[in-house]
Amino acid sequence: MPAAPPPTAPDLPGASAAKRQQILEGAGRIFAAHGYEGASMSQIARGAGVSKGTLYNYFDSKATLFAAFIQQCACEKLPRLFETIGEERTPEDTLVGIATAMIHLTTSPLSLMLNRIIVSEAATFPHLAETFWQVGPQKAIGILADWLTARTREGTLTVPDPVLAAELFYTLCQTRITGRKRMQLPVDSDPDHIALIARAVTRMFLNTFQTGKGPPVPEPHPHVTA
Amino acid sequence: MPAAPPPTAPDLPGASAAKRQQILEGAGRIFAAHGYEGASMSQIARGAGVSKGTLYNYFDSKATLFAAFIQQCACEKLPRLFETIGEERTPEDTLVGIATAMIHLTTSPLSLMLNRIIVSEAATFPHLAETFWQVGPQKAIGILADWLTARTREGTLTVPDPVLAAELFYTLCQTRITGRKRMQLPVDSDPDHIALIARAVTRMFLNTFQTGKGPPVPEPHPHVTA
Amino acid sequence: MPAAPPPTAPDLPGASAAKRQQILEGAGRIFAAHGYEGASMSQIARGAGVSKGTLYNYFDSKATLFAAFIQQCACEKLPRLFETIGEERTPEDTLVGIATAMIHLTTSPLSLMLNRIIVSEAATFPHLAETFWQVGPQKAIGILADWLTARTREGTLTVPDPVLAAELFYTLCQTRITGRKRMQLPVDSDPDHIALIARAVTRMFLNTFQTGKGPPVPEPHPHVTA
Amino acid sequence: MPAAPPPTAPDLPGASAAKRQQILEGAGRIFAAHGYEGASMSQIARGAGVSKGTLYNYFDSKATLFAAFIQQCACEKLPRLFETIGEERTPEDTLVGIATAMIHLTTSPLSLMLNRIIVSEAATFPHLAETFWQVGPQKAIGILADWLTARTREGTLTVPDPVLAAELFYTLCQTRITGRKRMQLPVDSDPDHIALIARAVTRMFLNTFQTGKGPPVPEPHPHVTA
DNA sequence: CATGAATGAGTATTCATTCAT
DNA sequence: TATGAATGAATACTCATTCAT
Repeated sequence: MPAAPPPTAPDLPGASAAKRQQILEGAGRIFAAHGYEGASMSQIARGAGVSKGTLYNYFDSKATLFAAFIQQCACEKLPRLFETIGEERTPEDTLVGIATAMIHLTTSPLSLMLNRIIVSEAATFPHLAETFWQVGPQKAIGILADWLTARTREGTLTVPDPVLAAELFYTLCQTRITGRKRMQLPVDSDPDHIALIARAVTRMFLNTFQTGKGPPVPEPHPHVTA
Repeated sequence: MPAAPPPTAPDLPGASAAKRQQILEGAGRIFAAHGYEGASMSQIARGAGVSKGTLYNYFDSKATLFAAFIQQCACEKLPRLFETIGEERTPEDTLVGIATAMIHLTTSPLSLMLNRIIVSEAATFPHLAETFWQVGPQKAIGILADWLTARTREGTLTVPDPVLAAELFYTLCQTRITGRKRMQLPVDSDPDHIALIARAVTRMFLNTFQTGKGPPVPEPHPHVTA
Repeated sequence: MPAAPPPTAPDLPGASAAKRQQILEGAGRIFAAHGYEGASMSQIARGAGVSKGTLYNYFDSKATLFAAFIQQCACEKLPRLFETIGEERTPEDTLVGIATAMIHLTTSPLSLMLNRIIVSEAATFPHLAETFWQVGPQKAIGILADWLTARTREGTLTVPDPVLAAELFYTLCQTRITGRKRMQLPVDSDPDHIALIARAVTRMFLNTFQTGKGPPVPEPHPHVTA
Repeated sequence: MPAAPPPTAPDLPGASAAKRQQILEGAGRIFAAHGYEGASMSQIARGAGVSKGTLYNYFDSKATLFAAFIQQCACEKLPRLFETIGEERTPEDTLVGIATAMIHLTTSPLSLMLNRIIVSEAATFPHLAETFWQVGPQKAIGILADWLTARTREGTLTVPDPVLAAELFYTLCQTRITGRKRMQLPVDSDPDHIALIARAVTRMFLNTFQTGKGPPVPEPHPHVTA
């Protein structure tokens, strides 16, 4: 029968994990606001409500802390955003829903921040970009490609290369709104405008991949660029 | 009859302009490699082969030097890249050419570096993003929109909102290769792959905007994602 | 009956207050020797036996450190010098005592240093001059004016404007010795010379303000200026 | 018959002396405004309308230039201020006139600036204080002492130690106004207030040194200190 | 395990001085 | 002689990291 651990030596991970999480959340706020270089460990310690020494008890260095933060964002927060993709009646309705969700996702503060940090720190932290891509875009593309494969099998759509098609759709969703938000340029991002883009994207996609479709329909009310 | 001044002799001190350029090029290398925050004025001085004092004789501050570097990149180097967009026999050939050029452009080291720096420093230097957008993507989109308008007038294409269409085309060109390069992820960027993307993009575009087109043609040889 | 807390243990971290004082003393030596602009934070750190970082843990900036140093000098060290002004038998003895103390005070290294720094930095730190004046000359003048008012009430002296009279007396005490020491000019400052000035000042003062005094007495042994 | 000097080699000192003067005047403005440490050679060059190189053709270093500026101020500008001391009908009128002139002098911007700079730089430039003292206060005291000696000889005044008496008078003139202006403290310096101080100073002086004078007269309208 | 004082190499920037033109 | 571009050491201040408590 093993001896109980001495009460002064908490090798049980409960308190430890909680504090680690507390630090990660504080660090996240600071990294999101100031980027990697712009965030100081003092700020982070203050923001997380711990001392600087404690920071170093949980993470070897600023880089380690940063990597852990990105990992956690990518692995825990991003995936939740994909759970909402459901099944609608028609492929068109489904794709419009996916496009709308994708635009909302890629223009969310969290996604914009992750994109910014990963783009700027990719050279310093190559592993982060890899991770982010796999749990973010790659996963979205995979889900969509699977759906396209299923539609192709049932004859609703005709998609010879579902992965490329999914990538085209994913990229198309960044038209205008996401692209400009990433550079912090002013752009109209209200639901109507997002819906307009989502419909345009879907139409373009279906005009290529819908089985036996007729002539393409022009968009009903053109929207002037800001 | 007085001799004309030699065209290569500027009326401002020649050494001054040359040294300014020398500094800008040195600074460019460092900024490109380390970003704005990560580059130090000492590094830049060493990289440009001048003293720190000289740096400040030519540029008031690090921010000024950085802005001058981005301005020069955006205003002098980027525009040259658009001069190659010529006119081919058919709209399809023209669009494939444009897509190919766009992919080459957006995956060039200069564009990737500018994109990275502007995405990461947009909050600190909002003006730079504006400038870059105007002389880069905005200009490309404008040229393409004008071309689409002309094709619509002559009846070759049917494009009700040429600006949105141009934006969709511009975004589509970032599929797979540009998107991954921006995160420094490994991706096949040889001419064959670029051509494949260019054709896929063009097909998708024409399936929507070509007047009286028949059924869309599926892509001939699928390409597996890395 | 609970034991009193040890008088040497302040409730704020002991090391903190001690180190703060250690820094202030080191800074004082450097500021006194080189003035505000002439003192560098590196010098001060070395002189105080701490690192530059520690300096900034205790004081936000050089200006803050400087202000704290002047404040401490003015508020803690200067006032002690006024406690010695006691009451002698006759007004003449009292005034000679005050004049002697005043000369000693204004020619003390601390006073000379404060005067020098405040005169040179008055434009940069207006608040310091105000503080110094209030806790130094202003206070001395006030005490003397009160004393003159009391003597006037009891009929010993006749001083219609005690504040102006006190200012005249205060200024007179700077004759020869203080005035020259402020410019670091060589001057005899041994007790005999100080006593000579104190008597001359007192005589001049009483010849104006003593009630019903007789003819003024010339000074007994003239002193040649250096 | 000597050959004319080549026009390109101006070894005649005319232009040289003029430029030297031009530099000194420009330097004076900057030194007066910013002090020794606060003035930069670039500022001075700009202010004097010459290049930095030229500065060093005329003065070995910043310290040399500074010393030359103080010398010139002390030797050329200060003495002019003493020429105004004339002879009035009575000793009282003369002394009031001298006191008034002295207060105006010591509160003039030039005097205040010189005093400030010399007090703050006395340790660095001991020679300057010596020079300034000799051509300024020392000279004034000497002139006054001579006048007091003459009055003593003719029996108008009784001044056993004219130099000490002159120093007392000189110091007295710094009461209130000069003392506070030196610390840039707010003080009423309009002519009425200066006249009040001049009369108080003179009365105090004559009460001690006037031959066979009667009881001292109190000041007519007391002035409340600011 | 938590703390935060201490560190010192690092940052952007200034400036007296030199020197080729 | 006059210039001003170039220099590099110095300045105030920051910050990731360590370590005694």
